[in-house]
Amino acid sequence: MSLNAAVGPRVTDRLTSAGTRFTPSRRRVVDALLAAPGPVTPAELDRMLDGAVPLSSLYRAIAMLEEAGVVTRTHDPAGVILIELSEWLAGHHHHLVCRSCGEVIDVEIPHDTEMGIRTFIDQIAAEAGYAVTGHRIDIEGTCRSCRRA
Amino acid sequence: MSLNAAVGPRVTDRLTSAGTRFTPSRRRVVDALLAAPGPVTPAELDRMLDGAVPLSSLYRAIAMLEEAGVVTRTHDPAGVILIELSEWLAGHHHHLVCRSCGEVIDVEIPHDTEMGIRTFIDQIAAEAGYAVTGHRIDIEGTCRSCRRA
DNA sequence: AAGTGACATGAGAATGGTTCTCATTGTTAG
DNA sequence: CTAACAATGAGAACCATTCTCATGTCACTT
Repeated sequence: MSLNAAVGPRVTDRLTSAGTRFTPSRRRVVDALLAAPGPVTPAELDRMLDGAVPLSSLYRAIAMLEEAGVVTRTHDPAGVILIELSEWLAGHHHHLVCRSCGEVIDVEIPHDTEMGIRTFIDQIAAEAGYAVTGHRIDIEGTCRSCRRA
Repeated sequence: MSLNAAVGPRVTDRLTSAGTRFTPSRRRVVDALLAAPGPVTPAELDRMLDGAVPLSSLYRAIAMLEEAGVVTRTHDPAGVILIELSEWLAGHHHHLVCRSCGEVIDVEIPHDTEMGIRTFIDQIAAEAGYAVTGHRIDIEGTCRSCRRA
């Protein structure tokens, strides 16, 4: 998959308001993330980009994109850094995580279920004095191929 | 809080079936985790234990306890390792995470809501060919004191 | 009670992913 | 065109975590 035409300008806007620009390296990173079925590690990004972006630049591109709100950093259960496009680009979704091989894929939840979840989340957070900014749901399990093995 | 009387024997059993034993260092780690209001980092554990367990031993104790299923390793949004007691000891719960200071506290969800969540989780996982082993819900927000600041 | 073997510990070295430094290159604005 | 500034790339630095190995401790046998 190549860089979706609708995404470019929106990312550019974000970076512009962050006082920076959408350079080739950053474009490559966003492009790779669009092509991925879920969050990826920096090492995987490096592989996907076939070393086109040196590690130091890759990490910096990730940091810049994160600061601009274009990508988000999460972690798999084993602690590996995972990068993915932010919700406003990738849509709200959750993760299915394989405990065995570490694979992470995006999944969506029915809208009404999502609404129900938000209701109790807001309640619980309010009780604790938290202002909610988001939520994550990770479904942990064993993927098809790991179950076979 | 000191080591709950009911916990000791159960942990001992677990470690025994893992072919190892509940040594003083490991006891200290479990004790500290019981005293914490949520998951803690190895560094925090070290502080809580006031250096009583050298870092290398601390990490090893954590690894052993994890292997025996006594503790679980997760991560805060910034990627820091967080250790907590496993569900069979701490009960099923979820996390309220402060995006600003990194604080993580345990929260419980109404039983019927939890049931509803499991239903769709099982569905989604089945579609993807995953065998579900658990799930995590992190509510992200800003805690009371960080909001003031 | 002493011996024995296996497991646990502690100090420090090694590792490796991530971040930092700095000289260089590229880009934008006047 | 050129001055100012941002981005890049190579490698060094950093630091949390893991590994190594010599030593200490425990449980079990006789």
